[in-house]
Amino acid sequence: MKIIFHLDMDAFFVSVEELYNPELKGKPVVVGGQPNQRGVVSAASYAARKFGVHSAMPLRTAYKLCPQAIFVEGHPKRYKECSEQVFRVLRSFSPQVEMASIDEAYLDLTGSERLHGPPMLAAHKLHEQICERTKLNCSIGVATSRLVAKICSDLAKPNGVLCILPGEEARFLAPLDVRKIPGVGKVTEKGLHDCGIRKIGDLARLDESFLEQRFGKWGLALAGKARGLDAGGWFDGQIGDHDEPKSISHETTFHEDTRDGRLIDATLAKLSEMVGSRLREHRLYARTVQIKLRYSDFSTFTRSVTLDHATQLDIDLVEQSRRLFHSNWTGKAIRLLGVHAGNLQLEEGQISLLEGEKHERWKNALGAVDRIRGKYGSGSVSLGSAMGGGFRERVHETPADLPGRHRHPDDD
DNA sequence: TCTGGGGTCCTAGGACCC
DNA sequence: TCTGGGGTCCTAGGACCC
Repeated sequence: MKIIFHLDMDAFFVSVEELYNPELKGKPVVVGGQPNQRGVVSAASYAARKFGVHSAMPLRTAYKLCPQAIFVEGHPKRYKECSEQVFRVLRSFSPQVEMASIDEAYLDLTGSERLHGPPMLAAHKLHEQICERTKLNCSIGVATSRLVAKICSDLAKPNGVLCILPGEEARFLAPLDVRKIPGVGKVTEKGLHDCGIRKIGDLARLDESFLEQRFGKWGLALAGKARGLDAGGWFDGQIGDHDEPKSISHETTFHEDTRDGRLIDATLAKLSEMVGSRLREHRLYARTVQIKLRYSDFSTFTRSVTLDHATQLDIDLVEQSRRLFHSNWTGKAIRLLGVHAGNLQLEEGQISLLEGEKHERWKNALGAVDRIRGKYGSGSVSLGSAMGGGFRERVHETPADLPGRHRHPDDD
């Protein structure tokens, strides 16, 4: 019998902001940006939630609901640091830890009773330690599967611990809305409602074959989930084998929609450089380059190309993303641009001798660029391609005379 | 309600091969 | 040249999560 913990930080981004600015405590706070900006709420304090503000809501809407809220920009670096601190506490507790996102983690505490005592006691011990060492609140769910542990931590919020004993899973789940099942969103919920299924208990009573027929592979997994099992999908597998990312992407929404070709080219270059930099950080090579574009009417398209040889070089990403863009752009105003690297692998594969030399020089140059970025922040150096836009010739310059842009280290 | 950014997984059609 | 059945790869889109 497994013992799984799911730990979820409470209002994580808001709580971190409060650490840096204690005056925010207890007030309605919205993290995500200013209310006149294009964007959505990343996190809302409990005081703001009382007004109906919640994450993923447009900032403008949040402002209408709660004009007295304090709107603050997000600080990804701070969140990452706090997340790492949480991870260290968890690691000191159990070797089998898996960060599921920046603010939640699974722990496998199976067979740890001699060290930590009964699960409920262990959970409270962990809760205390997190609070003491990070000054942040969290909630913990304890159960025999990831699925039930996750649902528990959700119900334990804020700042609580909830444990479901072995054998009690089905009874615990039965009265809950199907929406509580991770993976059941708006669409699946509607599909289930259409079949008259509202509670997890309704789902558990159904025939597996009916669900499979109606919802495919996902339906089969749902049947297991309704019974509290980590059936199918993301939930399978051991806790703790943290693997490499499967894709790396960056995207940006313009403050105002644009048809400015130079701005578009510059943006694609900038996004490509960000993607390339992270590929090299992970020592990964991408075989597929994908761009994403969104027009003013919010219609969204992706176009991708798979290369013969995997790459981690900015020039390749810039070239491919620009090519994809210009052979698909309708000329309408653009709202969003994205560059995505997929099909990631550990090696680049064979490279022709002729290409090899140019390749080597670029590799060395980018290594230097990354080191400077590491020291002074991501905005400190940029290849010329990101600056003016449309400078295709420049992209092909040898690295010896790379045009660099230098900024003060404090710029970020 | 005028809708971010970073991910994962799944589906489905077509190409291509045996 | 009235035609099957798999398997795999590529591409595009979509649901969902935080």
